[in-house]
Amino acid sequence: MGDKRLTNNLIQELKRGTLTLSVLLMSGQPTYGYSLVTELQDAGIDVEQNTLYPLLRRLESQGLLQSSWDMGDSRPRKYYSVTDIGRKTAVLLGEEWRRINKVMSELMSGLMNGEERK
Amino acid sequence: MGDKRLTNNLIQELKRGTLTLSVLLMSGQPTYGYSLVTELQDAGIDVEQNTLYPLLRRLESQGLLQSSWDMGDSRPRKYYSVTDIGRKTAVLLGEEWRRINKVMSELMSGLMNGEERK
DNA sequence: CACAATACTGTATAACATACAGTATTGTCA
DNA sequence: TGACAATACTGTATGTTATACAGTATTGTG
Repeated sequence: MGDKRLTNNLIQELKRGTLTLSVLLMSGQPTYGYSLVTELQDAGIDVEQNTLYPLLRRLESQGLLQSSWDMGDSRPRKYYSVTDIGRKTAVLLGEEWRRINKVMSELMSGLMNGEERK
Repeated sequence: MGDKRLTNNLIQELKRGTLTLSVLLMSGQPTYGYSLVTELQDAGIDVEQNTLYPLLRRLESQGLLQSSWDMGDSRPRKYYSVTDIGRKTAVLLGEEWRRINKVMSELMSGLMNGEERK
């Protein structure tokens, strides 16, 4: 595996669950896929349609999101919004993220500063 | 899929790459698998042998770790230590982690406080 | 001596990101 | 008006990786 490919895979693994959490958080208000790509981009999260749409569908099948077609504007859009379970899950994931972040920060500041191993 | 199972999967995805980074950081000094399980546990990262050993082997096959058998003590141990590439990769992953964390923190503080959508 | 602790190997499975390949319709501009 | 871009979505296949499962062997302890 080439270096760049390996590095990309490792980075992807590092941020793997953050997209799910981001989407759940952003779906607190109804939103549609194409718009979500833009908002995520604005937030610093690069995601492509071919990743986002299967994710939306998966989260819906898992009961965390619900969808409805809106035919109002010039073109139809499928709006997604978070379910109660999805909202609760987002809160829980947020707490878990903070916990992980705390652990990693301590680990990184301890070891990258050359701290002694016990 | 049961709720608990789904939640566990989501959490696991959230922390998926952090184990790799943790192991790379802790392998700055030679360490063996069984001891690593303990140290990770102490650091707040629960991992089982059946997860860690395949990870160590994979990282070695990818050139990020190297290993050597030590027959010195009462029982043989396979020590792993980070390669140059592995060290560089850990630095890079650490920076990426900080970037991801920044993005997620802003996103979470913005949205979980009920901030308006643009 | 039986069992726990120490230390590791190997294979299969589940889950998910994303690559790939589309589809359809509206909007823009020459 | 027609070609192309933008908008918006569906569907399938592939690659990667955590971890479940099932061991193995040896030392240490009561």
